[in-house]
Amino acid sequence: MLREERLLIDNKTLELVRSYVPKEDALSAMSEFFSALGDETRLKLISALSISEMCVTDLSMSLGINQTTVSHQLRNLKTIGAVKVRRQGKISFYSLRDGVLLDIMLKAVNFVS
Amino acid sequence: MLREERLLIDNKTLELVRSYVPKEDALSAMSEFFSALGDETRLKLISALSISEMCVTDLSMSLGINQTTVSHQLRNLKTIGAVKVRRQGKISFYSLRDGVLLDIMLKAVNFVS
DNA sequence: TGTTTGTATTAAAATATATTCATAGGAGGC
DNA sequence: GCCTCCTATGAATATATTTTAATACAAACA
Repeated sequence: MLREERLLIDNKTLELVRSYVPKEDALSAMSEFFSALGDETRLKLISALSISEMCVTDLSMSLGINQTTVSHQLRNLKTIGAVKVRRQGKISFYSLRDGVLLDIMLKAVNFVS
Repeated sequence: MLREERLLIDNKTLELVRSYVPKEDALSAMSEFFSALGDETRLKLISALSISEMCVTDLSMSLGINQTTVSHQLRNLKTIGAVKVRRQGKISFYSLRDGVLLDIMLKAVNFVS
């Protein structure tokens, strides 16, 4: 245990804090998720994909982002389950996997503005 | 304009994408916001502060995080407006500035699990 | 006044991240 | 088969971030 005598908060609060703070697994999943949203390029990609499924080249050209960068960042978004891919011949069509993302982005917009 | 003949998406979609993707200001505010949540230490701090207002030392001891680190990260959280400080003598009491943060974290938890 | 306590700041080191170039690989068209 | 187009990968560079130790500063208190 801790030298709790030093703390200003009482033991009950301390217990609450300790039990409420997410465990390592949840923590790392959450921070990975938020980190994925914490990048302008990826936010652009998500915004674009919220309009329509799109292929890598279209994303690259319409957003003015280097194709390689788009490819790298789509992979990151795929890793956290934000987007999914549908391959058709040589073309990869990416789309959002879940509308909750937009929800969250909207809340963020409200928060920051 | 762009060599739109090359794109798979139609012009209407292209326009939509271009108008829907947030402008630089909003984009940087959002990515700054999400980046702030994209770190385990800061997520711990937010979680703890959702229970109760707390001072730096209590946060440091109850969470087992170096005092200097806590101080640095609280400053980051303050920068994005996630927390506020109330100074009383030599003690700084930090608290969450807005419940929306918890909302967003909850949605994130649902998303990643 | 001198000491202790709580917090913030600075500088340094370690680590992580984003972007780009070069290029590879696969699918289609000729 | 060869060439072109679309996408993905790897390596390198540039940049940012996190953490720590050292220390400064300010308040409380003996």
